[in-house]
Amino acid sequence: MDQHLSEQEILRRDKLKELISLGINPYPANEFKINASALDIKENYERDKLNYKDISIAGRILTVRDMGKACFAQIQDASGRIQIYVRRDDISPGEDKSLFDHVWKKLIDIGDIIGIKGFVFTTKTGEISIHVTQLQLLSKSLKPLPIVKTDDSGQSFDEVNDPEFRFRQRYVDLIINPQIRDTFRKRTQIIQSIRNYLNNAGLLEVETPILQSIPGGATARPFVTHHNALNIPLYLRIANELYLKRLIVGGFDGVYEFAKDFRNEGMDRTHNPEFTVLEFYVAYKDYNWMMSFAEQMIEKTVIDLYGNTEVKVGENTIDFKAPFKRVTMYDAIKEYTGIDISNMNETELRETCKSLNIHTEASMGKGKLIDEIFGAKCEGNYMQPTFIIDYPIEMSPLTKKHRAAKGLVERFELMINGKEIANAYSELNDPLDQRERFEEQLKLQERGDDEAMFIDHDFLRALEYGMPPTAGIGIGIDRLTMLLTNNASIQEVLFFPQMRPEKTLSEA
RNA sequence: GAUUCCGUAGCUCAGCCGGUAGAGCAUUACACUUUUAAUGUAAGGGUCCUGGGUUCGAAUCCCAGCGGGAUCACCA
Repeated sequence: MDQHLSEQEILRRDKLKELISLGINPYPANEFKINASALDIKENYERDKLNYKDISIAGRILTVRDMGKACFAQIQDASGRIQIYVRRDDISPGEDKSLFDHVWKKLIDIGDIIGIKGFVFTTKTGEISIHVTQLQLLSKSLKPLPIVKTDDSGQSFDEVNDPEFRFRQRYVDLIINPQIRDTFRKRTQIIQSIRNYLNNAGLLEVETPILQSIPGGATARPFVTHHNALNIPLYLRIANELYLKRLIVGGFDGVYEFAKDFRNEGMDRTHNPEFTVLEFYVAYKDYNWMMSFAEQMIEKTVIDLYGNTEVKVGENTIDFKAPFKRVTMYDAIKEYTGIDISNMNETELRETCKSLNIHTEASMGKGKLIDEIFGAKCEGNYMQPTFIIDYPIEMSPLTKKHRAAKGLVERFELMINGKEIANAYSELNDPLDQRERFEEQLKLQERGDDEAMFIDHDFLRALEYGMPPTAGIGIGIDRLTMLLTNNASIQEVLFFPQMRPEKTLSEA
């Protein structure tokens, strides 16, 4: 590969060669035994000094302050950063000072990973540090690492904040912007809290197909791929709903899956082509039960994360204390427009949209028009967690008809910070009704709606065997994480958000 | 998809009316045995995103493309 190397890269390769010629393996194979972490030392040294007289720790060098016959450096391990003190006569006690003068000072760079042994002490200026007695290079770094410095007041200098750099080279982002690691630890913690909650409630974690011959369970454009041996097209799933409901038919009373779903649609700060959705289904329950269950689960997740129910998101403080407010969609629209649409037909709804300056299309049916009004006038107002309940039937082909109100279904969405976080309903388990709903979708498809659902005949067959009444929900894990970590962009909560391929790299 | 802003050293950024590029950090060399963005002195480092055009001359002006961000539309 013909690489264009910078001055600093050439220099580091030269250093690598010299290390090898000195008999130092820059990438040793041996295990380096560690008995402490940066965080452990900082938290426990002061009250347990005897236990930190002989420690072994490894990490990446981030800064070096050279004082002549001694150096201060900062290393970073998984737990954080700690200062090390390297003195010439301690790591090179004999006549031969080359380990300090040459190897440490000339051949080891910022970005290298080293293992050290030594003892913990507190410097004159009060910083807990490691006095190094032995030092081993564990991995030589060939690329210069951007240096982000922070002063006492917390102000940082040369912070790498170019999103392209950070997302394409997330590994560098994670090294130099340690607060980024925190977001991802929280993401994992959120998922763990939810998993524990669902396990404690007796639900079974399952896995269902990602490659599907009929992409179902949502209205969205799928990615298509091809299976060579079967010679058939396969789709990456847009949802796992229909498979989880098949498992309810099969006799599991509660199932859940943290699912990677894929949608071949636009990308922006709340959409990535692959994303994570938690879906779960519980037999013999309805959407009222699901609201209580979900709000308690989310409240518990927030408490696990922060110790209380309040989270600061942008300018707002959101309180996740259950129970959440419940508002019907008609009441929401009445509240924010003053208009009662509950008895309107399609023409009247279209007129209402016009009077509210909402753009409509001829293809929009009654349900879609209502949804447009809600989206334009109401959605953004719900900062605190609020269940919007009872949706028009046209938008909800997998949802059971409302037990009391005609033209509505038993569905709710959870709105937080003006955005939808969860979508749930009493699942439609009447196979004949479900078949009619699919056929309605087919008509939409024939009218040119490329997002309308396909008819899944096997799913209908499953329903014909009988599915218990079931409550189901889907929760956007990426968006929940964005909320709970106060990030406005989905790219900030995905390690590797989708990017266009880097031309310069592939052609190099 | 539409609009708009941005792309200069490893990183963060200057660069005016068009005259062949600068700073800080990083790097290299020297000094310094408890420093805190360590400091001081000196040095090296550039496909100014790519390709065209205008011009005696383009990082700068114009056009097209590539990449990224933001806003809007659609969606979760």
